[in-house]
Amino acid sequence: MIDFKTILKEKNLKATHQRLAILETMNSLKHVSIENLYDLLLAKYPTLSKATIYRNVKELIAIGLITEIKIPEMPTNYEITKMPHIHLVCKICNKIEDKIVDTKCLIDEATKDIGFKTEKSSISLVGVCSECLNIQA
Amino acid sequence: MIDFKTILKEKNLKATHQRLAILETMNSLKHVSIENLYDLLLAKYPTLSKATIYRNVKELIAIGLITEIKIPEMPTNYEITKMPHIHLVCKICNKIEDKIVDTKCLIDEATKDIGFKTEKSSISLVGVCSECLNIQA
DNA sequence: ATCTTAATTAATATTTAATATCATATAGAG
DNA sequence: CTCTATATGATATTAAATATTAATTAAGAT
Repeated sequence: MIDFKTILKEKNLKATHQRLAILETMNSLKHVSIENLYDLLLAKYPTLSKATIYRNVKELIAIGLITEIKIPEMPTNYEITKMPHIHLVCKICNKIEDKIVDTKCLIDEATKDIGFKTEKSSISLVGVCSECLNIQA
Repeated sequence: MIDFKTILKEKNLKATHQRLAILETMNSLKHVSIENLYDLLLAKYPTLSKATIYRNVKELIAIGLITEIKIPEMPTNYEITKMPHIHLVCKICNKIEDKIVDTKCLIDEATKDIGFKTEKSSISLVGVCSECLNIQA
């Protein structure tokens, strides 16, 4: 249970119902698109405006509380920023799974000779998850 | 010098000037956005329609000739599909550099216990390139 | 070289995604 | 409870992407 109220306060952002709902939903579903969020939250807040979602998602990215996930040929998803991890994406069921992996070795190899200073990495593996492999077999 | 004419023929796509120009431009610039492409090609083909670019980029992705590059907080770029590689992205000058790196180790570690079958990976490292590091220093 | 035709283009319309504006509402400090 | 700066909802606007269609063109056949 992350205390989003306190985090928002530290960043001088008001803890509005809409803002908290966006964060709670994202936290429980792990990965959501703008459309996902809107559809889900509209049930709870019938007057919710899509502009509010866009506006807040942008602000929350700016303060680093949420992170954009961009994967080729998929809509942009968002997640609560947490320990660095990579994404395993199933091209059949579109499920996205988090995986914590040591990336130091790869980053060192990629940047050793060229003086590039890596600040963050964005890694996704696209393929077929175990469930979909079983169904196909 | 890639023979795009022959490749298109094999895929039963006509080698139009516009299509070849998109491919040649992408091949020489390495990474381009739709806007880049449009601005550059408009000089050569004053009647070129942006719809033609969108249409062709989509088709050429579908046949695997070009690849979409999605990086957080940057416009989508495209490149000619070639040997698998990762992208080093400078957040100061926005330059994208290709780097061939062995990803097998990372992929094995990420998928060893869970039966995920990786088909392709999308890896980008965001940071500061050597040129921009020197300027800042 | 010319003819033929299926594919492709340019231009436009339409749809969808994202941002901006502004009057009203509300969180939260006092 | 009151006050005010911030945030929301509604709408307008802008930008990105796709669909439609008449006119054009690539490329195989003659």
